[in-house]
Amino acid sequence: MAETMQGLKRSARCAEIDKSSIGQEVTLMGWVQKNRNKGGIIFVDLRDRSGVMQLIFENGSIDEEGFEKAGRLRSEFVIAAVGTVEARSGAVNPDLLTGEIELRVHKLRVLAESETPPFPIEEDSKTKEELRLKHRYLDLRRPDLQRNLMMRSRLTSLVRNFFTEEGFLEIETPILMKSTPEGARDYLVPSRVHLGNFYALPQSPQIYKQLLMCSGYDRYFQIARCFRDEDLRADRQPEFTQIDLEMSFVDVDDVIDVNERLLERAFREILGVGITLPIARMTWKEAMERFGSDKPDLRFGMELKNVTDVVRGCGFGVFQGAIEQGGSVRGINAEGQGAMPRKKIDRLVSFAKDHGAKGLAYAAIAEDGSVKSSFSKFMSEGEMDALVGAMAGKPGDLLLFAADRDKVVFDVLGSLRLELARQQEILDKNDYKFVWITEFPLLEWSEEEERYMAMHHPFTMPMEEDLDLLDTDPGKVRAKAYDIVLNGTELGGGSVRIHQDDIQEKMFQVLGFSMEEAHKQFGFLLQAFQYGVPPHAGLAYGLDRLVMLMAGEDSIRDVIAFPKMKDASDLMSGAPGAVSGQQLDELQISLAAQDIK
RNA sequence: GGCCCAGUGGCUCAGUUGGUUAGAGCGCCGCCCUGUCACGGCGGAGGUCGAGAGUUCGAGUCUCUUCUGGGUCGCCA
Repeated sequence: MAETMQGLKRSARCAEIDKSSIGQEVTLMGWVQKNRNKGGIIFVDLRDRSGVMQLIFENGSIDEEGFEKAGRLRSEFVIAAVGTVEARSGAVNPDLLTGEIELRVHKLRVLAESETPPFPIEEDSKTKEELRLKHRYLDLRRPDLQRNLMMRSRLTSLVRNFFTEEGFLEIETPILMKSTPEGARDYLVPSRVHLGNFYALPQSPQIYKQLLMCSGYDRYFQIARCFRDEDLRADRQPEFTQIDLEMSFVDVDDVIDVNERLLERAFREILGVGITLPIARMTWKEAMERFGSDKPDLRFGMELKNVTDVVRGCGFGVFQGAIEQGGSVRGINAEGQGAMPRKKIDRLVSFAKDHGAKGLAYAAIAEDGSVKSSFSKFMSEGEMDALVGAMAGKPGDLLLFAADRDKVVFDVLGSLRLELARQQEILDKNDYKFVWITEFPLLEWSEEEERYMAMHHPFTMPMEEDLDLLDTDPGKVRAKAYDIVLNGTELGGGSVRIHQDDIQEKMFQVLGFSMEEAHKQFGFLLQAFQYGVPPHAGLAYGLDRLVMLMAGEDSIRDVIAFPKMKDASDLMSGAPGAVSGQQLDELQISLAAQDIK
């Protein structure tokens, strides 16, 4: 029943036609969105990636056979329609881009028929994700996903243009590389030629881009696919895309400058949103103190307050205990939430416990100024007044306190702050608050490994003024590392890299690597650096997250054409799947019996 | 690996303290309709309530197990 398009040529997409084309003959090809058959007149909404055009079939303007064919059109049939653009003689449809015109069809071909789709192809789908992912090719027909992918394409093309204009070179780096055990789990690829050996898929092009700097390509960028074999989240996929860049002969400010100009242009040209430059900067320490997070959402206040000194010496054992063990007591003021029912507060307490707190102390200030608190019996009236005062508590406010090691307190209150904002629905997706977070700690103490770990990676440059601390107090050393944060999401991060032998050596020492081990893992990089390496620095964005925020979506799945689901499998194709015994034999891989299903 | 949420016609959902033949809207199929655009009218088909076991005279509803999908913690240098 399908006809060919022989002799026809698509002349435009549906919504690319406007009133200026009235009277002209055009050929449209696309999918049937809707057939409204009135008996003697048939309206068909034709859809392609640009939008929808109303086709009109009427006896007289099309022959009888064509009219009958139009009556048989069903959802998702693929058709070609040749006709004349007309101003609508009926009511115009103000909701439609093409609402003032329609196409009077005089030739119709059915290029492909369609089964009834398993879910409606429509905007704001209510269909469960499971079904949509299984039929991703249909889901991708929906206008919102099409808009997202078109926006993604516009962004990547803008990124390419921008960096090219700025003198960057786009250079590809290998997908098959050597496994580096530090960091996230690698995806491994067995080698047939080197039996028993494996490639790893890159977690990022980090080492290669540093080598490119060493080789003199002083400005590099790449839109690079990266792989991490870790558990998924709404904003985390096992394969994702980075906008990766590296520059030579630069310092922190140079990297920040070019990148904020990129962001300014992207948000202006794609969203029509203005970003005032320079973007605010905040040190890591300030971000933690004020927001309990290294990726603070600056769209709202509810900042943390350190009340350690206010409660020092009070009778509340929990506060005292935390202080005596070198921790702190901090609080947030959930303004206007003083009337929160006990049940809801209990849920906040258990939320805090999920984030590592042993408990959550609270004090609700009633409208008459009286304080109802989980710990008032341990405090004198004066002590409580001082605490409320320190928190700027007003009648109707709810004060929440955590007492523990700083790390736990920040984590708990930082998460709680976001949770409260979500509950109050005060987060506006169209409000874009950027901030650079700078001066990250170089190292982080790992309890389980009982050694310092690189917070970023082992090639991150310490701040010059902290270099001496590497020997005496490594945990205090700040790094020339920076993250760009938008509305509480880390969009990207980077650093100045170490290009001096002695500093790199010291860094490996602090990390507990012998030079031998370091050479085994990163030997080719260290060796390259023996031959004249320029000072260099770079940054990498999570492209998927960036597009997600620009598109106002809550999951990066909505901006990736063929995403994987929670367990990293592909519901549509069935990947990953078993392979034949022959393939395994070739690689000399044998599977433990219990793994074979 | 832990915790939380969801699963009832093709889709989205309702279904009371366990009680006749499990409902609705949309979609689908048929007929009618010359200005519809969430078209309208009439008629119709379509469900072993994710699966299994248990409690009970009786289970969509209660219990246990399990599967599927989502969120989150761990993890993600």
